[in-house]
Formats: sequence, structure tokens, C-alpha cells
Amino acid sequence: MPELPEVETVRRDLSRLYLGQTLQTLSVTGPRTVRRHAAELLSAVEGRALRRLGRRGKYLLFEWDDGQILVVHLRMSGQLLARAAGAAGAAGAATVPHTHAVLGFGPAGELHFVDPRTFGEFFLTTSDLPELAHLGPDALLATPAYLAQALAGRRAPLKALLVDQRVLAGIGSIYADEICATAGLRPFRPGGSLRRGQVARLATTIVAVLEAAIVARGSTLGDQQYRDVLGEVGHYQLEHRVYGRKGLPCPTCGAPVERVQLGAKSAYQCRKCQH
DNA sequence: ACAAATACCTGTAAGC
DNA sequence: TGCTTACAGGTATTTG
Repeated sequence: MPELPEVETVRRDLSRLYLGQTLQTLSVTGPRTVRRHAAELLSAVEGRALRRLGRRGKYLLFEWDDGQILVVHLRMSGQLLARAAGAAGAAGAATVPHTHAVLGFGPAGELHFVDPRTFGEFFLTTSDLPELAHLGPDALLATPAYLAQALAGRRAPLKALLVDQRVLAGIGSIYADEICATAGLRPFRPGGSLRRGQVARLATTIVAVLEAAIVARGSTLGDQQYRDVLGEVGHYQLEHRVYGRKGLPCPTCGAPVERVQLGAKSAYQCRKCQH
């Protein structure tokens, strides 16, 4: 599932392919793709040039030359895939199933939004991003001082706090488990139970794991859902210590990785290496 | 203020 | 083999 490293990989791909290009057409056919306002409002960005591609947590920001911002969230199954110009049209390749939107950049080609589970969304907003005001700092900017105050007194499990976008923006289930494993901390520990040194180690581990995952272009799981803009898989799953590895040996101690139930969700951990 | 449960959705895996 | 059920996940919303 796309989390910060996957969204950042997509952001860099998009920047390389479409920065400075003019959006000629934006066609949205998915009935659930635009939920926060009328879908017709999206036509306001047709004719605008793409000035910058940004990211806040898992949200992609297409910033246009008039200041409007198109926000895209891939949620669980969303993909943004580059296609040659005219690919959606008459002759030649048909669009793949679950294609809900097409951005036409003229000679630079098309960008197709494909999302089988239809949880992903598009919306148009202004540069002050009021819809994203609730997000905490981007997880790549995590510091010991910030985490210490964010976790202080919290009884909720550490993993629940790591995936809470109001605490830090960008971490989901995969990277929360990998961060806990790398930091040697059990995911179901109350967030407020960490000692000062553990909080500091957690902060540096968050940044290190996410940066390593960006280098590996993200994680593509067994369902093959995550793809970059050119349709290629990521490779960070090969470096996973625990996520998706139930029963397989912990890379540090060889003990079998276990999966523990954590409320409605679950977490992977090595009982021997994490405390 | 915080914590936990739930709805949303579809492809896939596991179960009978 | 074929059918049914459970599960995966991020976020907004509701409930406790």
C-alpha cells in the first residue's frame, strides 16, 4: 500500500515526466474519485502548467501556475501510470480496468489514475491546504524533541500512534512495523512508556527506514498493487525485517516472526529483539 | 483529550 | 471443484 516512500517515489517520477508541462485535458470518470466537491470544478486546472510537485505525508500535491493545487491520495490501491499520448483514445491500447481519471499533457503523454478499491481521491484546493491542516509534521522531519512531546502520556499502542497522521504524516502499517522492529521496540507498547533514549532512537529510526525505503523505490507486496509511474515494482520488501514475514526467521536472531493482534489491526514483530 | 470501533470497497486467499 | 467467507488497508466519522 502506498505510504510515504511509495508516494515520494511517485512524486519524483511525476516531477521528471511532467514538470513544466501544460495540462490540456482532465477527464474524471470514476463516480467516487471526487468526493469533497463537484467533479466539474476540476476543469479549472485545464490549460494550466505544472509548476511543482509536492507531498505532505501520503498526499500528492500538483501545484499549477495560477496557485491552484490538485491533491491526489492513492489510499490503498491507487496507481498513477504514464501512458503514451492517445492511449485512452480510439485506436490502439484500451484503458486498463478501474481507470477513473486521465490527465492529458499533450505531447508529454497521459497520466492514468487506476484504483480498483476506489478509496483514492482527487480534490482541488488553495495553497494554504485547509483540508490537510490536521496533519502532523512530515515523518521525514521527525525529531526526538517533537516525538517526546507527542508521545508523552499516551496510552495507545506505539504502532497506533505511528500510523496516526496527526502525530506524524506518512507512516502506514508496513513502515510502522519496520520502524518498530529496527528500533527494537514492541508495537503494542504504550507510546508514553518509552524512555528518553528510546524516543531518540525511534526518531532517528523513522527517518532512516523511510529514507532507505525511498532509495529502494518503496515496497511492492505479494498483491503486486504498488507500482511506480512507469509500472515498475519497488524493492524494499526484500529488506523487510518483519512485515509480511510471519513464521519466517528474524534477520537478527533467527527466531520466527510473529503476528500479534492489535485492536482491529495487527502487527508483525520479533518477540526476542523487540522490548 | 483521547481511544477504539466502524464504514467505505474489491481482489485474493483461505475455508468448507 | 466450486462456492462462501474473511481479510487487507488509510482516513473520516462515530461512539465510548
